Amino acid sequence: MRISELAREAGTTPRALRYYEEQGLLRPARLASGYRHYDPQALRVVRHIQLLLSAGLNTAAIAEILPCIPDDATVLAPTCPELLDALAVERDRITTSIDQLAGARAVLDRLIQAGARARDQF
Amino acid sequence: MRISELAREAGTTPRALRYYEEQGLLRPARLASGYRHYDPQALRVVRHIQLLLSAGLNTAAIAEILPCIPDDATVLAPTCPELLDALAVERDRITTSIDQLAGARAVLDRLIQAGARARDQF
DNA sequence: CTAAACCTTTACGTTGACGTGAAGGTCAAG
DNA sequence: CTTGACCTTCACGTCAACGTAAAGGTTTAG
Repeated sequence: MRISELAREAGTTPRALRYYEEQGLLRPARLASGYRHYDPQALRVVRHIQLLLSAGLNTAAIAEILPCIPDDATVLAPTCPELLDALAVERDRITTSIDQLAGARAVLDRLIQAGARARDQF
Repeated sequence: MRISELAREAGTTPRALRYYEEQGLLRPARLASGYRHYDPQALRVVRHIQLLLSAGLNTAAIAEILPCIPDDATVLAPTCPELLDALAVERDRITTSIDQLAGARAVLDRLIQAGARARDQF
């Protein structure tokens, strides 16, 4: 598949896919014309990239982690045990983020509750 | 208290506090010298700002919400019921973020589990 | 054969929350 | 009365993940 089709299926843009490639996250083949050619696996990879980006990982961290994620649900790549610490660091960072978000949501919830009470009272 | 002391207690920098003021989030008094003077309440306000920023709210959204947060645990400011919808939008956005983070953490956890198994096996 | 709709690289622009000087006024200790 | 540690207001720099435009080659439908 070509870049626009992959972008459409992944809900993103060609620009983003080229950027991921520039950061070493994707390695599409090239046609004789110079056009990028993506195999179907690429969609899963892009979804993983999006998920990890949304979790606050930067492209450098994703570049380390990505090769450890199995395409076919078999096993980890052999070099990945060495990354266990880095993975744990990122996981803990995510947990901290979740806790902060939960705290902020609690603040908003209290405001919403108070607002609803004030509204119902009049 | 002056700006550096407040910054220290809040774990931030004078620059950030000036930035918050520039965005309308803080209104410190001024001494005759021109120095900013913060009352003790300001620390609570700054902590709320930090919490909401860490939740992904921008300063414009915080500027709307902040006057609704009571300093002394009494009640909401009178204009705040009008903001109920905006508050709900932000809360839902936070919930979405939490879900995404949880998804990414699940991916990392699976990798960590697999890595640990691979390590224990050899 | 041509026009629309793709694709390529190059390169500058955007956004938000600050960091980082620069140039100068203020304050407390010795 | 001076030195060092504060403070002030500009004002430009940073960073990441793209957006956007320019200038040009490729493919496909009619």
